[in-house]
Amino acid sequence: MDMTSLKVTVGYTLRRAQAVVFADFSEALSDLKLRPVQYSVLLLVDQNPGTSQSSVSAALGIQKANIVAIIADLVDRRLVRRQRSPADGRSYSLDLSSAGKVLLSRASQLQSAHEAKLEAHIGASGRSRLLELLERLMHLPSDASS
Amino acid sequence: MDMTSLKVTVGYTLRRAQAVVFADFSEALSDLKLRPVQYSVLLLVDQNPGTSQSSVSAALGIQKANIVAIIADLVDRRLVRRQRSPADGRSYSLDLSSAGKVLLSRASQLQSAHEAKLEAHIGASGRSRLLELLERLMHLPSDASS
DNA sequence: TATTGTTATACTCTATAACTATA
DNA sequence: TATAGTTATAGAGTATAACAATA
Repeated sequence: MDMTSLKVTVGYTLRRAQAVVFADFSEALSDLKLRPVQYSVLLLVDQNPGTSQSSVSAALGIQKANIVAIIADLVDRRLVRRQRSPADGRSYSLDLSSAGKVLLSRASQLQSAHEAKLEAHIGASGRSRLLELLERLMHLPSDASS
Repeated sequence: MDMTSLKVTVGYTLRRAQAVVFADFSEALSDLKLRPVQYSVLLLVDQNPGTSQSSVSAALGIQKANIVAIIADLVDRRLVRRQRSPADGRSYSLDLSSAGKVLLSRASQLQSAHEAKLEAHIGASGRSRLLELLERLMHLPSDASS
């Protein structure tokens, strides 16, 4: 099967590579019963204690309606604590529980190992350049402004 | 919101960049009522006339069960022709119709413009290096073999 | 026995609209 | 009026199991 014309497109190659890396990271986290998105929520809450669900969803580019079940699950598992904000009665204040911090610590070790595996595969300079190029693509001008 | 630790990970940055590029390409194709996966099927069938659904699904990394509706829709729209293979009564032989070739031609122009936009944003050498790095990531050793 | 195409099914991810309570 | 969180819902994308027809 001739795939030459697809393989020279950034969009297609990006999609396939993302799927491989995502699957590899998902597998790495599977023992902790954590999906990548749950890991990213724990990380954000840990580094931004007292943040709100809206802030987390905006930062991750997830609709606020879709973050509800994700955070509710983490709260059910006693990894995230959710308290009504004293300053603003509409929003919650999010923090990690002790168990949440322990689990995040273990997940972060797995993430580091995953990252090291990627770096071993494409080289330190390759990884560095890749991050730079992907970061630029993230800020691609939208169709309206181009 | 502090995002520094997420932004230095290949997995997260790859995921966000892929979403941006995918949305941009989807938007570019929207006038033709084509999704990216439909474009890739048309392209593969055009460059591999007489190929089968199984070959297309394997090449694109899509389960054979999930390619059925995709191809059925393209056949319904008279873009793809599907005939029983004389050599193997189990499989179909796929080809583009004249309308399919015309639509693919228009889609390819949009794809080229999309690709040019990406290249303008990250540079020709950046695009070239990006493709090389993503291609390597696609062949990341699986967990079992590493 | 194995493969092609198919149906059924389920789970995840994503997007929108509408609601409540608070501001 | 606007925002935070919620519910309901629908559309994609993806995965597995099981089947008929054919090899």
